[in-house]
Amino acid sequence: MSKPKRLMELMMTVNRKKKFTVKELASEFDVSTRTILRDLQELSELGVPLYSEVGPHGGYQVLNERILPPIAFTEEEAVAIFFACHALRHYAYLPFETESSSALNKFYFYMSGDVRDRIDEMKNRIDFVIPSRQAKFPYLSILLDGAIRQKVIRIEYESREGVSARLIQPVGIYASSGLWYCPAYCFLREDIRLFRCDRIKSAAEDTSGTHPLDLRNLHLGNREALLPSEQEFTSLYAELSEEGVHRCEAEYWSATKLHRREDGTGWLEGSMPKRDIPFLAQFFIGLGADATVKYPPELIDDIKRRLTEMMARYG
Amino acid sequence: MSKPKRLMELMMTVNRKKKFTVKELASEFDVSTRTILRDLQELSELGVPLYSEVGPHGGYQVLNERILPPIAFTEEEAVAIFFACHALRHYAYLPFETESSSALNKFYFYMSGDVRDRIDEMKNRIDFVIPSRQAKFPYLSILLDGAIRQKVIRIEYESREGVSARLIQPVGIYASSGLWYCPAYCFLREDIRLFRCDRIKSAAEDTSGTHPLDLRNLHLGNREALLPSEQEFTSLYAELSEEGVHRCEAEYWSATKLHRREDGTGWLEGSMPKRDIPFLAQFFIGLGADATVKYPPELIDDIKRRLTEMMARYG
DNA sequence: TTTATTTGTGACAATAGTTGTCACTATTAT
DNA sequence: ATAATAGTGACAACTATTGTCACAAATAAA
Repeated sequence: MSKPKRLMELMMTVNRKKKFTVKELASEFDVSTRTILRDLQELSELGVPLYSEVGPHGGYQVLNERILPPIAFTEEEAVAIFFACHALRHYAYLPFETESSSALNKFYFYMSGDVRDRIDEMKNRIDFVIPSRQAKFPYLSILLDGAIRQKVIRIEYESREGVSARLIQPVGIYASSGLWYCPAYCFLREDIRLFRCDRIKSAAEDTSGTHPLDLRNLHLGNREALLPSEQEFTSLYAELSEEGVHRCEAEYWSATKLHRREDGTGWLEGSMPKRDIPFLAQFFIGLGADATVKYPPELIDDIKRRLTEMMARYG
Repeated sequence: MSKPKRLMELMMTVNRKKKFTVKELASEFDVSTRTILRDLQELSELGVPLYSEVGPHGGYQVLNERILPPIAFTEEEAVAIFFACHALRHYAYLPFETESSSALNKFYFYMSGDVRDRIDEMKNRIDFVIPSRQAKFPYLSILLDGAIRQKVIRIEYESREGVSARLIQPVGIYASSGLWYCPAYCFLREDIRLFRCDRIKSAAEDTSGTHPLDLRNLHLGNREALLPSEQEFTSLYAELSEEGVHRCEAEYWSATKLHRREDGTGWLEGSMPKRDIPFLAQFFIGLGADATVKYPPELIDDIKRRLTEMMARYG
């Protein structure tokens, strides 16, 4: 085995093992321990964060900031990655912002000038529009870490009734229309609740000793399971024009209740929590002539009440 | 200079030059031509697409699929890139889809198992919600290429009046709320128009000889310049509640007209094209009690007309 | 057709880099 | 005190690389 190849594989091996000895690696690679010592010295000089301990039960460890073996990407691949990261630039407070930026700097350094020019030109030609928000989301990393490692987080949450302290265990975080949301198990309500991340005023790992639940089978993908469970439901049916179909397509809650006809029109049909009727009334009013609610009657009544109120307001 | 270092720099040099000779490189790197020949052979074996021509004015060229020198990323950088690409997975038809995917496969190959596990777990814990669209956008690459290289594109566009052929010169493409849009100079209307990409039924480079305009100073960033220029305007003023402010924040057209007060409420004020009054009427109806339009009178009249129609529809 | 310019190949002596062995040191837990 | 670990320097043996040389092949231009 050539030296360059051996160094590459050694890098992958040390990244994989938590702890290892020089003797063990020498045996595995069929070289002398002296050679392994030299190789590890060379990896160290290349920036691999190796740490050694002398004595029985000693050996080497890799500190947490591990480095991948060098990878040769095509320029097209680098451009693709550039634009993926570019697409997310509107999101402040992203958990990986620093790392993203340093990765792109590395690519930029190794690219020839004409590809750089091309990227700079493309920055002006393709964009992903995210609504610009004044809201701030400084605790995304903590929430994400809590979700991954099944941790209890103490937050201060601002709702209509004011700021209250809560213990939550996050399921995950997601961004929609420029805002971040965190579905989490709320120990106060003893149920899954959806938190808006800009309304979280502080967040820190809980130190009171509350035991986390096992939420491993609960994640962002099974979203129906995230809905609050104990509440009254009602049946909804609304006719939609073609434009109404398009607009309901874009709504998080309505996508699963949307049915289409061949001519492009469609209808919404399904169970909704009764407590959502105010939201639904305003939503269908916003759809105007593109939607007509057939039932439930409570919803139609609320729509009429709001229309009357608006008629009065505009004289 | 050590051989590995020389190979790295040689890779960057060949990527930069369009065409070069062995003699030129030997002089530049202060080695013999025989060594350069060997080095080029070795780069070739590493996958660098070199092409040579014998004879006067001969030499080497790199074919277009250039490869970057191997780059050593930290694992955190790789994770960040993974999630940038992950964020875009909802967008079908993206111009760089294949390249993105192959780049991620390279990362995945070199990562140790525990980081892979971590990424797989994170996939369930962080998400970027893009409205799911039934629409199709098969011509994004052509439009983007047209924008970058200032080309005229022949399209078939489906509007309310039916499908019509158009010659356009794209300014760029952008995604908003799951749909793609292409602002372009329209040779038929002799003005900048905004095209929805799912309504483009075909697109190909124009072969009729129409000369492209010089649109280099026009790009997605100076969006006000993209608005149609010859039309009637009217003054808009509307009071907003705190919630109304939040909802106008998310709107592409209203962000520049939004003013805030310290208590969180605000108002919209500014010039709007008269032809947008139907859209505005429905928009403010959708805001319900969170907005009150003060002027223009035509807008208030349209709002009242729509409210009356809806009252009649719901009995 | 000839000439000059380019890439290209193989061989080999000289040079540079790498490896394993050896002898020894230092640290640390048991 | 002992055993197990990392660590260092030196040197002969071995391997890889380099430059020189002689020659071959292809090609455009005069």
